[in-house]
Amino acid sequence: MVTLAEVAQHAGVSASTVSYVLSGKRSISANTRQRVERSIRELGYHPNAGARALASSRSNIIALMIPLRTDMYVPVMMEIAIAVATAARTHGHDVLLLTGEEGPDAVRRVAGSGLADGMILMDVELDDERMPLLRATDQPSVLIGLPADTTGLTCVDLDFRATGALCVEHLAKQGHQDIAVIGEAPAVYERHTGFAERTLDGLRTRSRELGVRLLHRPCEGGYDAMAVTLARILDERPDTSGIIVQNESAVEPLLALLRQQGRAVPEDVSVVAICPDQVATQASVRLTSVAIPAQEMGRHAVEQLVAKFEGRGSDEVVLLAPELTVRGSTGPAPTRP
Amino acid sequence: MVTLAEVAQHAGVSASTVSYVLSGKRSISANTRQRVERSIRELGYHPNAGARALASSRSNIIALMIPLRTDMYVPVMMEIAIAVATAARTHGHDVLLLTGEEGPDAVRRVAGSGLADGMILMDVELDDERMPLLRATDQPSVLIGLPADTTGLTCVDLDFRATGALCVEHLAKQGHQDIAVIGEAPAVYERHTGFAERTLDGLRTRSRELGVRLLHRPCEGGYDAMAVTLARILDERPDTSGIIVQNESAVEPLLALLRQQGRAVPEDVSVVAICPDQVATQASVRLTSVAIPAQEMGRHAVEQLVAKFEGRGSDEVVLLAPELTVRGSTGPAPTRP
DNA sequence: AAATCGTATCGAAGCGCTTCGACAACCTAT
DNA sequence: ATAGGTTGTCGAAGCGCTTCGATACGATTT
Repeated sequence: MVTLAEVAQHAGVSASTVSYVLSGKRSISANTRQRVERSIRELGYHPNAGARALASSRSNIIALMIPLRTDMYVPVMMEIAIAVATAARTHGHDVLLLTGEEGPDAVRRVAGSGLADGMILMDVELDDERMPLLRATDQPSVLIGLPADTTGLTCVDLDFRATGALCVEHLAKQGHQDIAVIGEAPAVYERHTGFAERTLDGLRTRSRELGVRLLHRPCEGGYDAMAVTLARILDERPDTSGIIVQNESAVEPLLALLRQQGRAVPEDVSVVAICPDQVATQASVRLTSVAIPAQEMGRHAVEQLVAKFEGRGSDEVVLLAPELTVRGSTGPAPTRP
Repeated sequence: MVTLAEVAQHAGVSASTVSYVLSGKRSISANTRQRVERSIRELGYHPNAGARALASSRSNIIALMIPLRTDMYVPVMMEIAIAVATAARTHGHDVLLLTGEEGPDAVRRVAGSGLADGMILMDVELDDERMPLLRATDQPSVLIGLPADTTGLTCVDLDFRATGALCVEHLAKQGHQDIAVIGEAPAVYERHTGFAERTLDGLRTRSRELGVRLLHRPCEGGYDAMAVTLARILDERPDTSGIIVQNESAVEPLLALLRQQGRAVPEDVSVVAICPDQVATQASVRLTSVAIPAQEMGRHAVEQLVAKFEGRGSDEVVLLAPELTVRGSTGPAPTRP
């Protein structure tokens, strides 16, 4: 393994000079710089990560804590993770993958060991046990998702409240008066996951303002659960003409069931989904949807964190504005006979 | 930040003693050990990762290289990634997430900098440009997936050849004579991804042995592409009574189309899927399927790698045996009129 | 001509840990 | 009682890098 000292010797300069060429923290004559750079190339030198971390107390690593659960929104998480990794690289950082399994201990471990310079947490719950720790340590961090109390924290998320409102507006504008919301699995609401509750809040508030009726039902994924949920909804509100789905694994079953029951989309029923674009475009009907801007969230989180490393950056909550893309699954409400 | 030296002082011993308590590499009296452990707890000491890596030249980090593409098998990748992270922790390692973006450079960077003790590569292509590098460096590595030439490499994968054979057998045993295979997107085959080709090989070989007719068609995901593909298949081989799908995003469209055309599953057509269990059980028909053992693959890869760290472990190819789970989507072939 | 300054380089200290050899202190076998 | 083994602990060297003065030297100003 090639060391700094070897490069220095090869280039006929001192070790510190090589270090300064690498970091650019002091001016180096063009001549020397070129000699050093040539030696680095010829010897195939790579700085030793451990030594660098020790001497500079900066590891150039960002820890990313993803949930252990693989029951929900997996492609979105993956997309965020990849966006984080990609963005981190452009800032000269690598990404350490932590699963939620360790819970708060992981925060302690990473902060304590100097393994990472900062961390990004996904799947934040409203009352998350990691928050007190995060506030206590001086380890910079950014959350993807929103806890109940955001004081002293930096967060990035889709504005789910606005998302809910946007969906209702879109349907109401087309004359729909009875709207059903098919949500995530009951467990998600029981866990008080922030995004689910905030969406619901947005949906309810806006529908109240617009004077449309709203019925919300959680739903496990899959065909069978969907059949039961849909039957109950149509039983309670036979005039339902608009459906908003916020549950990836309920989308296709819903469409299949509607088709089976002879309800045409969008002629008889309009459907709006809150889901990744991929799901919306690959469904059996191209769905009008609000996408989860995974890429943007990941990139944003990294940039906030890097800003903190450099002393700029502040504790703020960034809510990304939702965008509704109209595709083929929504249209005017049918006129009642 | 608490250091080893501070712990030593607090416990009234030397720094090296604390180190030996931590590593267990020399015997320590029960008395001293307890005093030290108590100090560690009271001071909230965490060893500094950089210093440790520098002194021991072991970072306790495993690099995991995942593909950048998010167009295929995302949940499986995620599951593997999580399994790797979890397994790594049980062996005292953390996981560094590398995207395929950097390609071979990432291998050089990680090996050169001592950032990780070894690496696990996913999404290996048959003729992968990273392989020569991997063979050249002394950085231990394990592949998830199989390149064309496996000499000098350690690989873990599902036995896709056996998987193909198993699917054909299952259908043939029930009397199906005309079997169609709906595969991955054409791009996957053009890229010469190992698993796709090996599956196909297993399918073809076994169907020849059993004397059944086999028709293979690649297929983009989604409803529209599936409609075209299915129409072509039924046009060419109207007697097709068994279908094998190896394409997650084609599963649900296929079922929807069959239903729409009045072909009952499994009465008229039997369907076998090669996909994660989650997809098979959540589909509108519970699918007979061969699962991708993501957890097991991840765990296995980590264990092979850790074995290499410790000097045991060898270059071998581990092919996990496929298991076919019979659910509701397969039955006897219909008797021809 | 001396004083001042900026630029380019070097030497040395030190980051927090592991590990090796040394050395007491004690226990056994002669 | 002495040689030889254990067992438990310590001190010091060093891992490869960053970074802080210090220094040397040419360019500028007084």
